[in-house]
Amino acid sequence: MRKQYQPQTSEIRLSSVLHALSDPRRLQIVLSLKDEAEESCTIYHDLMPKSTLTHHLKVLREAGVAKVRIEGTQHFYSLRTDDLELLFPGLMTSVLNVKPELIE
Amino acid sequence: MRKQYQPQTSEIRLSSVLHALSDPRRLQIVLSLKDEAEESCTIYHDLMPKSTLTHHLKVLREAGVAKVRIEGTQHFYSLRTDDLELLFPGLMTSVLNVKPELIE
DNA sequence: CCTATTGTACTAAAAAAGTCGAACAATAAA
DNA sequence: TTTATTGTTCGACTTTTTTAGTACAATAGG
Repeated sequence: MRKQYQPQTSEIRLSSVLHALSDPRRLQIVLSLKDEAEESCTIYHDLMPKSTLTHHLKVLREAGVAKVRIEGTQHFYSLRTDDLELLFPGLMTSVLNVKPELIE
Repeated sequence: MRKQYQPQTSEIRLSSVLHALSDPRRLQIVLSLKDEAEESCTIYHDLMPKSTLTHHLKVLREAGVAKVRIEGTQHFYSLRTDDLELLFPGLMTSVLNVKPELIE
C-alpha cells in the first residue's frame, strides 16, 4: 500500500477535475464527502466492489479533487476544497450544491 | 441537415455538462464562445477536421452547454449561459474564468 | 505468529469516446 | 442549373475508461 500519488496544487488542471467529476459514481462519492470532514472507504462497499471503488478514488485523487490520510489500514478521504477554491473559485461550491434531481 | 437535438432546460444534467466540458478541445471551444455572442463553425477548421468538430459540437449541444442558430448553410453557436446559471449557479462563471495555464 | 481487516495491484474484458476520411444533404450564388 | 459553401452522417479504427475478479500487501489484535 504505497505511492498514493496526489498532485501538488500547482499541478491540478481543470480538464482533469471536470473529468473526475463527470462520472456519476464519482460525483456521488464527492457529494457524500461534502459534509464530512473525512470518510473511510468502507461506507461505499455497498455501492460497488472494492476494486472499482479503488479505481474511482484513484481518479479523484490524481485529478486533485480528493486527498487521503492513512491511519493504520484505514484510508480516510476528504475533498481538497481549499486548493480547488483557490484555483477555480466557485467551481466546487456550485457542484456540491447541485439539486439531487439534476445530478444524473 | 436536420434534427440538431438540444435538450430542454429541465432535461440538462450535471454529469453530462461536466463530461462535455472535460474534453480539452471542447473546453477550448467553450472558452472561445465566452465573449462571442455567436460563432460560426468555420473558425475551428484549423484546429480539427470538419467531422471531428461536428462531433464535439454535438456533445456540447446534447449536454445543453451550447445551442445553435441556423441561417442558411451556416450554423452559429453560442453558450446556454442563462439556462446553466439557473440550474448550476456559478458553474459556468468559474469555468469561463479559468486561468489559461490551468486548463490542461 | 496467526488471522481478520482494509485496501491496492494486476489482469482481462466490455463499453464508451475520440478521430477522421468519404459520401451525402441543404442552401446560396453565379 | 451548375457549382461552391457549409456542415452532417456513416463507418472504421484507435484509445481511453469502466468494471470487477483474484491475488497480494500492510497493519492491528489476539
